[in-house]
Amino acid sequence: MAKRPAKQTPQQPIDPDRIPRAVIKRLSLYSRILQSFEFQGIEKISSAELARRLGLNSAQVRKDLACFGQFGVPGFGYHVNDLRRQVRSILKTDREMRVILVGVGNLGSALMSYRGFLKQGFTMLFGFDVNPRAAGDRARSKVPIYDIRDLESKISGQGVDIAVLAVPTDVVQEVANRIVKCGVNAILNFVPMRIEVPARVQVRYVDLSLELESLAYYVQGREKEGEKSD
Amino acid sequence: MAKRPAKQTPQQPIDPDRIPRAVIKRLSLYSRILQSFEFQGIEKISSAELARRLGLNSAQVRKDLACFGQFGVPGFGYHVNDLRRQVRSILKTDREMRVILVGVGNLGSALMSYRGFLKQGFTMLFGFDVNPRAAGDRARSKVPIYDIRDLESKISGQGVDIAVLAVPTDVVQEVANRIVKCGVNAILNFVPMRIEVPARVQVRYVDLSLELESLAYYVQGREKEGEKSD
DNA sequence: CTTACTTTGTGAATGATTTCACAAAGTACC
DNA sequence: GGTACTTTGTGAAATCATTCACAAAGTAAG
Repeated sequence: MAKRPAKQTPQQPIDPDRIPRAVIKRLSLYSRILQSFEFQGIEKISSAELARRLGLNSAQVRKDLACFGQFGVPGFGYHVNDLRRQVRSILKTDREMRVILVGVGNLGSALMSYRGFLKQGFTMLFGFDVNPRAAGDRARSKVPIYDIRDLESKISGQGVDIAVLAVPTDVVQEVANRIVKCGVNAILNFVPMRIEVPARVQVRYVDLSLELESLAYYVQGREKEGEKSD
Repeated sequence: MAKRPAKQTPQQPIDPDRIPRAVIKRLSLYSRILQSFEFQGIEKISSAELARRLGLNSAQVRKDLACFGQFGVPGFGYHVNDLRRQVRSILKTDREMRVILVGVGNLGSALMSYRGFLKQGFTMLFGFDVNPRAAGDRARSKVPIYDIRDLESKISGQGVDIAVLAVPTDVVQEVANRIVKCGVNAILNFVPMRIEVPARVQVRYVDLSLELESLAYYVQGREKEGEKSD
């Protein structure tokens, strides 16, 4: 049973810039769930089940996938292996993504050693720090850590796809400038400060304390039922 | 100069559940910028400038703030000190938020020692780990780390507002269950897995690798202008 | 005190995203 | 092979968020 679906419009010629940012994020989520399903030996999955697991609407799941082609089989659902392969191909995590980390302090070293940050398909080439020796001690990792002064020389010709920034706030713009000058066109910024870059460079932010602070707002609302007007 | 603004409808009676999630997140951003302005001794700020610094639209800034009252002065802008105080009061970061951390592995210990995670107004009471001794070595921190078996007894009566989860994926639901049972109504989950909790409990997710994976999608689009159709 | 200027606060317009709902397509079983 | 059932893919509708644009309100300076 479970014949491979005959019909699959692979890689429809859709402008990548037309796809909403949010769709791409959810694709990463799908990829993750599919991986765990594959690991568990589950072979088929419906949009409804996928949606349930992620707290989404099933139509949304179908629409997201429909942006890139027809991967499903009506009356059946999606073949887990197949869909996963497709999603990884879309996200380009089926080829090697070459990553560097700048700033190997508390946060940076955690990112380096935390399995779960670098997924399959991503390779950390090396780290940079103003104090590579101390940084090397922190990061329990085989990834070499160089002096940040050698940034340009070390990464030239290495085909770096993405730079992860975890440096102090006051130097993040300067570090970003240097990285951009080296031809890196994607930056993942863990530093809670907006950086200015040329339009061709993609920047994403991860703000560790933002959600915490937001949560505080909702906490107070709950902690007492009746609000008294001061 | 710079008289304190006479008019300020403080804490308009707006249902906290009516405020969009995104507004609250931006409020945290405003709070952060305002803090740095205050530090620099800057006393006035316009919605336009605030927007520029955060890559937003000035009308959006004004609308966000307008959800909670009238804090601005037409023809002048906002008083930095004043606005900051207001925003912190809205977010309730002007009082102590009591936080615990469950899971003091690579990520958890980084969160503990990373200045920049716990902002002003948040206090880390203690951490929990299956191996508190090893965890204590990792976390260079004065925060006590207890055995996770003692979770219930240690946090009872401590008035814990928020629990931060950084445990392995396969135990996160169980840990969440225990935490909820202890009466904690807000969870910040760093574990990339959706947890089921009662409706009264607020859960927020921080996914460290999601943005990285999304970035990959955009990287490939840039790296070669002409796409060849296989 | 009056005038010219700036910037807020906000209804209306636009744009984006999510959900609904259903025809079309494929499955599964007899 | 045929029939009943399931689930996809997708326009249309609904919801949510952002931006525009301007009257109202306050500042600043003579």
